[in-house]
Amino acid sequence: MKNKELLSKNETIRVRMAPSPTGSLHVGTARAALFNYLFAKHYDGTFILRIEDTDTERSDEKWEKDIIEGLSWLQIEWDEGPGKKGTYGPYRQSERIKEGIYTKYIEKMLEEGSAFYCWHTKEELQKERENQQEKKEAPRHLCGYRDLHTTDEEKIKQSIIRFKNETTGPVEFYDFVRGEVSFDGENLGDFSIAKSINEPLYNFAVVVDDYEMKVSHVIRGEDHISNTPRQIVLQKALKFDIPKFIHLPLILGTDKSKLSKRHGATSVGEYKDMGYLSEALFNFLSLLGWRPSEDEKELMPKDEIIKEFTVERIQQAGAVFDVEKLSWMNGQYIRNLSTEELATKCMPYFIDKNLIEIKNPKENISDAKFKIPGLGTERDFEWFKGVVAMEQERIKKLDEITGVTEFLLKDIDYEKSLLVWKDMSVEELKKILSDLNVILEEIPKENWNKENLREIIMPKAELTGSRGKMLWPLRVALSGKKASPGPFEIMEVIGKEESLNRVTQAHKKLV
RNA sequence: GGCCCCAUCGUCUAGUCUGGCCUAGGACGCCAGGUUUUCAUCCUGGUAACACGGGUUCAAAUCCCGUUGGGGUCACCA
Repeated sequence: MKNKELLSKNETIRVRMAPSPTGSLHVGTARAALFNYLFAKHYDGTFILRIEDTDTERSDEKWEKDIIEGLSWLQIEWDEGPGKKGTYGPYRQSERIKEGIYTKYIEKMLEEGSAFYCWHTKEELQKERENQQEKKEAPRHLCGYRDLHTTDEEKIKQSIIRFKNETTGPVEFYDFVRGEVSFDGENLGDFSIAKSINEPLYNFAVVVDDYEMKVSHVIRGEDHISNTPRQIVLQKALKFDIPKFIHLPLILGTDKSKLSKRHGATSVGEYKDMGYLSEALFNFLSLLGWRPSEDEKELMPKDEIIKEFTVERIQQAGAVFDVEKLSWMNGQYIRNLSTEELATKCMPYFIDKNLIEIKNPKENISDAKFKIPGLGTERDFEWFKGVVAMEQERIKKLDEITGVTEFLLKDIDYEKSLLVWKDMSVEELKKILSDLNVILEEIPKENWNKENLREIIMPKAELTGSRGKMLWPLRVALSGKKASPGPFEIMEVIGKEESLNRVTQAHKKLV
């Protein structure tokens, strides 16, 4: 009897994410991990991370490392798994193989006759499938060796182990986002479960591990839905409890197909490098295929998402990964950061671009001194905070910070026509710039901050009749750009000497 | 092709289970206006959707059937 209760009485909630380390952490994988995590945290359950590296050819430790780092960065924390104490043996399938966990069950099935050796060649299998395609039948292997149970060592060596599928009629299960799902059991064929007695394959390893680890709910991407009947049939053969299933809608690219490389960045690491904040990605991913009860609420911290999370509000249709919206959300998170945090997070981008050099790297970041290669000056972290604060409202990704502040740290160049505000004459412009030179010169260094500068310059600007007449050329002289932060902020950051220098340069351009 | 899943603005979605409050709401994007020396932020307004066809009903985005469309999956990968 299928159980339609999401939570049975006294049930211990145990969920798991089981990535295979064959590539960097995909956002789809991260989203599945996230939903498992949210489910576990919401119901006070246990979230397990299990590494499915049975495919030794394709698995690599570096990918496992990438996956673990990515999940940690996103603050999706597991309770059991790599780096944590486990109560049910190791959490890496390669290690579980060594412990003979799967072998035990494979032998049992072989003995009972629910599994058998099949030595059909790949060519033979291929041919069988082609024939079935032609006859418009379900492609599957119906093995003629299923009752032979050979003991011939030579044959066994060339064989794989298959499940002897004797299911007739439908295999049904209740999916908590899709409802009743039914597959024709006969169409499953005699599917493979292990390459040899010590080499389990995916569907079999999953079933054994989920059982041994007492997994209560299987939450995974919809692309696994067709594996579900195979796993159920195995669970029945092994007399295991059948977990509850929750299949998540897929994350799609802009063309509505499963998100993949050709759509652009797909790995968590790439988004991290581009300067997306983990909190923003976490928030964004949670909203891909899920919604809180108050639809209006989109910007939500982790705790609130956990509190709000319920599986009945998971979508059924796939969700397009909209980078535009992620960027907007990231901008919101950037604006909520303290300048100190933002500056710290931005630092690596400046160093990568050689815009700053830390002179005393061993010191705490807030005590650090920087050298600015472009200007040859030395500054400290307080000053760096000023640089970053200036652009905090303007950037959506951390990596934009370097491009947008480069003019502060390097010599600038621009067309002199840019200095002209509306239809003012060159003579007027020259006058204003030399006036500015005098005004700035008179401001003592110790009073050189944006508040004071504003207080002194604004009244003078008003006197020109239209303050843009003074403020625009000043700003262009300082930034060399038609769009930039305001002149007072810029002057504070680059200092009196450089400010005067830039105003003088502007004046020279006009002669 | 077999099997399975899905279907509200360009995108994420609310509303669907428990038909009427929906002349379909919000957010991103886009457009316009305001604020500002510029850009950004911010504020205001606008743009835009129930795939189609049949039923059922006094009443359907909501229930039923069909069609179309999209997607996933069919390994000695996971």
